[in-house]
Amino acid sequence: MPSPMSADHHPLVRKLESIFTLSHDERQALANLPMQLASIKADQDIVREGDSPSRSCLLLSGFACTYKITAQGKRQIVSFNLSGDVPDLQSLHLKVLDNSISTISACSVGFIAHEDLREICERFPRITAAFWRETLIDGAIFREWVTNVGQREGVSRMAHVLCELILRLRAVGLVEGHTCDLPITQAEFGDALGFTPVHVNRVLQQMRAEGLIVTKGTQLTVPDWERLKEVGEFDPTYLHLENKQAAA
Amino acid sequence: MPSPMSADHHPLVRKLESIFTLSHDERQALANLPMQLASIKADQDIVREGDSPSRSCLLLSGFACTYKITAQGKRQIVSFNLSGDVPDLQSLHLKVLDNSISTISACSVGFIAHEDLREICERFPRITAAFWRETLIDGAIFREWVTNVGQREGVSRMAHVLCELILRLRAVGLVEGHTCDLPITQAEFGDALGFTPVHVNRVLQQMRAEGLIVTKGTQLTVPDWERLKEVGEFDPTYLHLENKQAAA
DNA sequence: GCCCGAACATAACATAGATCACTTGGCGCC
DNA sequence: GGCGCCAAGTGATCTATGTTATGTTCGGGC
Repeated sequence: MPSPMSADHHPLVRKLESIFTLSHDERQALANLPMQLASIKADQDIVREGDSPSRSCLLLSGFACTYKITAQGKRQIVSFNLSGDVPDLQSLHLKVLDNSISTISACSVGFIAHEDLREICERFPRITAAFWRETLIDGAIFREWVTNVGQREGVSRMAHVLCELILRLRAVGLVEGHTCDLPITQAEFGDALGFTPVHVNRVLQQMRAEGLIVTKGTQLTVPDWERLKEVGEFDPTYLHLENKQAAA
Repeated sequence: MPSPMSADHHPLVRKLESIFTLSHDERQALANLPMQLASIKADQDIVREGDSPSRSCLLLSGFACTYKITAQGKRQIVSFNLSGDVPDLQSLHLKVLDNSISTISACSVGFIAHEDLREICERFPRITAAFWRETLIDGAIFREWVTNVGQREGVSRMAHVLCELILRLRAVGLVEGHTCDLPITQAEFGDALGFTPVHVNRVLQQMRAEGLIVTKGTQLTVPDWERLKEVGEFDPTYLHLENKQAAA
């Protein structure tokens, strides 16, 4: 069933356009990709490490994360997934998944069959390039995370992911002014940063005390973007956003 | 100038065949890619963060690494590059590099023009798929590194990278029996693992004492592969090697 | 309008790993 | 064949972060 959504508001189109320039036909073809829609509650796995899915999952709304569990049972979140992301696009070329994907908040997702993706890539070679570029940017983000976890401490490590989240949210229109909705718990930040929940709490307290962030429920507001960027040593180049002012 | 190397011994062909099945024609086309050869001494940058190269670099022999420098001047190595790797293949679709690449030992490299790569991808769509798959596997390795640096400590963290290095070296024929040449200094391991050189030294001492590794100059030998895998919680799935017994 | 569980907060104590300062060993080079 | 240099090794001390334990807040269901 082709989605009835208009091309310009289709999350996949909007996401790809934040990193690649699409033609009218390409936008149209993407918006007409058949999708099987589903609503998923918070904290449910969408796919699991070891699976060999025959479709990929487009996140339409809500927050999800990509994670791995070590033999010791510890969880590392390696990426947060936002609206427009296709967190398991890799499964198009890698038969077995090496990570799991779980919702963080309630999400609505669209499953797209691999055969339909292969077909659209054949018809539109520039769409192949766009998807390839998306997976390359994911790779760039992972490299930055290795660096963040390996070299930055406490406040600076946290500030860095917050900067990334805000820019990526803004790229898909989910930031209003200086505030956005961020339904990520402190424990989840811990799993993403390699901290304990206790330490995440201490770090956030310090950031609030220093006026770097203001939180109200799940709302995050950043009073001084430049200062947060500086504390997090954040340089947005690695996100490879097409729309340069989005990266300001 | 097409390289005179026979297809079967061409490092790029051998590397791609470790993750993808190539036809005779595809092997031939890859081996005939024009390359500009160069010899580079140890500890020299090949490309730098911020560059926009019009060619990619195939590592023919020697060891290199991909790294980033933080605003604080700390270095994180995010990947070791071995013979057959094209560590900046991403630059084909991402205009500006978000990382630097440096040699670790003396290396010989071949530079391949992006236009030649684009042309071969057009002529052989399966080669596009092979390269895309290679970049996806790089992404999988970065995810594993985030997990390694974020969740494992001391001996286990070190054991994990050693396992990865050994399997990847074996996939391109650089392991003989239980030993291989690993010209990586303790300081470089430190930059890769998020440890200080002092701590790397202590961790290696402990691993020697426990009989996990034996070192003699730059030679590393692993007396008990199964035990090293267990200590490093190493599951080779994420390397997505085509040749399954290589992953044993 | 009360109860319950999840998320958040806080405090005392423990430790892996950082830092600093120094020694040793090997090896190329004049 | 001695000089210099880089990698490796060592020991004392310090600190960011982990661990354990317990208290507090708050939103949603009955």
